[in-house]
Amino acid sequence: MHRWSQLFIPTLREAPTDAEVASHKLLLRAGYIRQLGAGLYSYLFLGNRAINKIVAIVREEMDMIGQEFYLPALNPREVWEESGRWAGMGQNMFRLKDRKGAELCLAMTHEEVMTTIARSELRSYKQLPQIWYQIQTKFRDEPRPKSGLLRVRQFLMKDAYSFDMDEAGLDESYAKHERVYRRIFTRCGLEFVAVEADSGAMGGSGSQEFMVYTDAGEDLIASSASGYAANVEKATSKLPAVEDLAASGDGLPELVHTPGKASIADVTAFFGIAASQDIKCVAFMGTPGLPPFQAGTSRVVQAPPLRPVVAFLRGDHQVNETKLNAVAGTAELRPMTPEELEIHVGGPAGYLGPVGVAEVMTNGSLNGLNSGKELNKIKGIFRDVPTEGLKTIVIMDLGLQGRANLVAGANKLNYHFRNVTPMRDFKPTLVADVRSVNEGEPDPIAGEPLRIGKAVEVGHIFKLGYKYSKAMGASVLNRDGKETTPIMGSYGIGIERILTAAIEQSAGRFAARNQPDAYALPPSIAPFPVVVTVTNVREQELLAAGEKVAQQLSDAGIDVLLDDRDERAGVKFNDAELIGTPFRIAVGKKLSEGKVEVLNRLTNQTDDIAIEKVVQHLKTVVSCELLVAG
RNA sequence: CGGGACGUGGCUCAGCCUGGUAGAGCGCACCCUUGGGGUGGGUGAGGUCGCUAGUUCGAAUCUAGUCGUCCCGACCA
Repeated sequence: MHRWSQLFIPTLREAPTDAEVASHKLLLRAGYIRQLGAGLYSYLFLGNRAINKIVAIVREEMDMIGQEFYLPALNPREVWEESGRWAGMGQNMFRLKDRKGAELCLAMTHEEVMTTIARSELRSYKQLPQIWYQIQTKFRDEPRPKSGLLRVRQFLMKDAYSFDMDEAGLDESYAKHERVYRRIFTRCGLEFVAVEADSGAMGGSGSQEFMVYTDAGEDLIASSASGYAANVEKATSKLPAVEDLAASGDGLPELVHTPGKASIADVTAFFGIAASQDIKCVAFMGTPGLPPFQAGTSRVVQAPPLRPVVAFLRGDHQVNETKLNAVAGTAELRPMTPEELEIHVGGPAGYLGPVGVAEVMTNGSLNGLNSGKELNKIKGIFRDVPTEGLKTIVIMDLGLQGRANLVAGANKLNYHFRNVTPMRDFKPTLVADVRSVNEGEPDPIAGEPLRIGKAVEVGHIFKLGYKYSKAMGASVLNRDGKETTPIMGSYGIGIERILTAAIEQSAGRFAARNQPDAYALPPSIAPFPVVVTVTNVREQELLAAGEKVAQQLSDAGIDVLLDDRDERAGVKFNDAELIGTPFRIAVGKKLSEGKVEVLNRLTNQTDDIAIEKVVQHLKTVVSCELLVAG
């Protein structure tokens, strides 16, 4: 049993101005955390207690499938050099030198260290599979720490790595993690959704993010009643059919004078058509593969030539750069300059279109950006790439497939074409899904309308493949005595994000009931699931009764905080709510009837309970809430 | 890294435009009061006005630089 009068719980009536999101304000006001610097927070008593409870749950569940390690946060350059990430991590990694001048970094994640261990210790297929995990502090030199504990430079992460003999084994390790993750987040009282995620340039065959819907989130996810859920970076939809326009004239592309009609809105108004009858063009210069190494660090890699990437979509659709990067094999896209538009697309902004771009693409004479080697690489990515002089990667979105008689820019100032029909009037390098889904579109499984919302990523499971084991030379002998590279998976959970998400989620619910700046934590992760508030400690009987109740609860294995401070009842009620405790027992007036008041803040229900039945009652409701959360 | 804002007791902020040696509320300490939703009253402590340089007789206030923090964007294994 803890006595509030002896603890350091510095609650604040007002939140510091720097705090913006609800969880940040509340964590500060409740005395959970204090800021030390940008993205650096000290966890005080309550904060640390909540974190420890989360860690305990994560550890308990992870121990069902894996083995916990403790690894150095300080890593020598060499191991990161081997995986290629010393350069690849760019400025996101903290780097330093020791007294001898040797270079080190503060690890952002532990693929390298784990793989080093695997490489030097694993010899035989008999030792596989392995699942190794750790719950440790990670460091990232975030370009922009923000939102309290949501995006920080030093944080706790549970990360796990699996080593398997083959893909079937990896599938199993991955599935184990998925099961355990669901248990973890459920036990932590989160309402979460597992979504398909972009596997990025890392390749890999599968990746799921565990997301919690909240406006404080930085990701957008699309989900529907059918159970479909995906990051918008990856989400698709079944588009309802669009009626094509009737062909005019001879049905072939017809040049139309459209002076000053440079925007979709202008063009559709001019032709009297819907935006879905129009072809939109977005043109980028893309950085191939990994981004060039940033200045300010020890090595500079020559920047590879930029790759022109042009996408055509339906006028009412938005390009999704993540998807575009994935299909174009680029890491980063920036809009083309007017000069670049002229060179790579062949027209001025506002009048760009697909007709004629094919010639640009296959004409080898315009510029020397694509080396032969570069070209081969691109051909490696695509099948059906024109064999000669590839210049511009032209991607047509799936939304244009099978359409006919569209309006599009003519690559000529103040002119558009009508009667443009894809595949007849132009041939893209590739047809792919490169657009973002919109709210309300039918999901790809059952056609239920998609809902798009902001969410926080609390966990990520990822089939890594052979990237690290191969780069770092890990291998074991298989049944036939042949050297085999183990296949890996990596699985992360942001510990603080669980706390943050729980608060955001709850604060959102309270706000919906017109109680701003209020929240209640799930009992499983609350620093104290129960607070016993003695309304007036100067009345000996009240204090004695409060102590007795608290002691009994404590004896029953419930973490209880006795508020024995000589403060006014109102102050203590407010503080109990501020620290997010889900159950409050008020020992006061009703003691004369032998009763205390039990408030369940999750349901907002108050019960007067006979004092001798309090423990039993609490045990019931607490476990009930845990089950409900489950 | 681009754009914006802010740095004045522990917290929230005023004062700055129009230079003249710093204020309020909350919090804190003590006394009285009150005692189921931040009670009322009194007394008091606490600030080299982020830092550095400059202008000036004189700088919280004007100028330049610098550091820090937050927000939007970019970025985010």
